[in-house]
Amino acid sequence: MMDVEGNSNSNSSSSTTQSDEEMMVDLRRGPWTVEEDFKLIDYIATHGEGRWNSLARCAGLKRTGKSCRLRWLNYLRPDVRRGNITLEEQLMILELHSRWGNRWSKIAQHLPGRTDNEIKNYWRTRVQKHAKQLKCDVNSKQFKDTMRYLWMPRLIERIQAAAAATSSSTATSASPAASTNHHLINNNEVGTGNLVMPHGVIGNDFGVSHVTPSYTPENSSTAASSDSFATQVSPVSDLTTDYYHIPVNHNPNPDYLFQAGQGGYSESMISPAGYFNQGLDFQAMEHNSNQWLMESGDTSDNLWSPEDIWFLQQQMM
DNA sequence: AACACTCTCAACCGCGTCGGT
DNA sequence: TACCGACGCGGTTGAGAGTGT
Repeated sequence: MMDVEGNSNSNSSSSTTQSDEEMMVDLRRGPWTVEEDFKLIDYIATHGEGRWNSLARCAGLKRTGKSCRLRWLNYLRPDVRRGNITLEEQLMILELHSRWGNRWSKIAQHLPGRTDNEIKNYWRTRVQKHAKQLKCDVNSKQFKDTMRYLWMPRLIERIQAAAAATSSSTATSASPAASTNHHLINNNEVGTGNLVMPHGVIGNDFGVSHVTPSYTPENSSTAASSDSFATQVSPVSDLTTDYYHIPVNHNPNPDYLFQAGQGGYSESMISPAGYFNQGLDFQAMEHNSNQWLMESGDTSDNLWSPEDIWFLQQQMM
């Protein structure tokens, strides 16, 4: 078939080959103009979403229904969140991806305002890049365990550190932000594996809290107080001490191991120390993962934006 | 300043699935 | 039951921005 720009397209076996949208002539492609955006917004405001092909026609847009749908869902929808992926969202993405793989739309359902496209892009540009740096496949057990044992615990540390810093700096103001953050901290049932995740997801449904034994009272040499994560936030170099002594198989928590078919990760629950026997440079991984966390764009300065506060408040309801 | 290279992300593509006829 | 159009998903692309030399 010929595409709208008159270029030959040899792949014509798509199920949409004969659809109206592709029979139309003079269709536009490429970046949307402001006028097109307004047309689409206006039409949806009046008539609602759905029936994208007829919507495109009726709205006077020389676009395919697919294109209109994509533009609306990924960009124009009023509840689309824009801006950097927060630390909490990063943590969610890593964890949910470990469960579901490339089920981007499913993952996006747990990140309000984020689109599957955005999450997919994040994964490809950030996570896969670092898998490449580590010279391992993004789907390999080594990489997944690196995420689980190093990056995700580090993300949690940074989240807690940022929360603690914010709450301590605003302790006297009793602002909503401060109370929200404190609530988050106190709801992290340290040692029980119950981490309060964004969007109301409880940590023991995930693996992340199960592989951070440095947070468990019985394992942590620094966890003097379960409600004071500020005292537990270790400097980067602490990673070496902490993660090389993960007593993976000795966690008393019965939920410690993932159940097959749920997390699907029980087969990967080996100690990082085991990697030394496999010739994996775990210190290099640690270095790279720390670098990644430093590069990831989110600092404690912008961690609790009004958006995030609202977001977290929703989780507490 | 100019060029090369890398990164980001909006948009497109092909395919599978679903629902209506 | 088969067919067809619409929809949604995951993979991929490419333009523009950003950064390094």
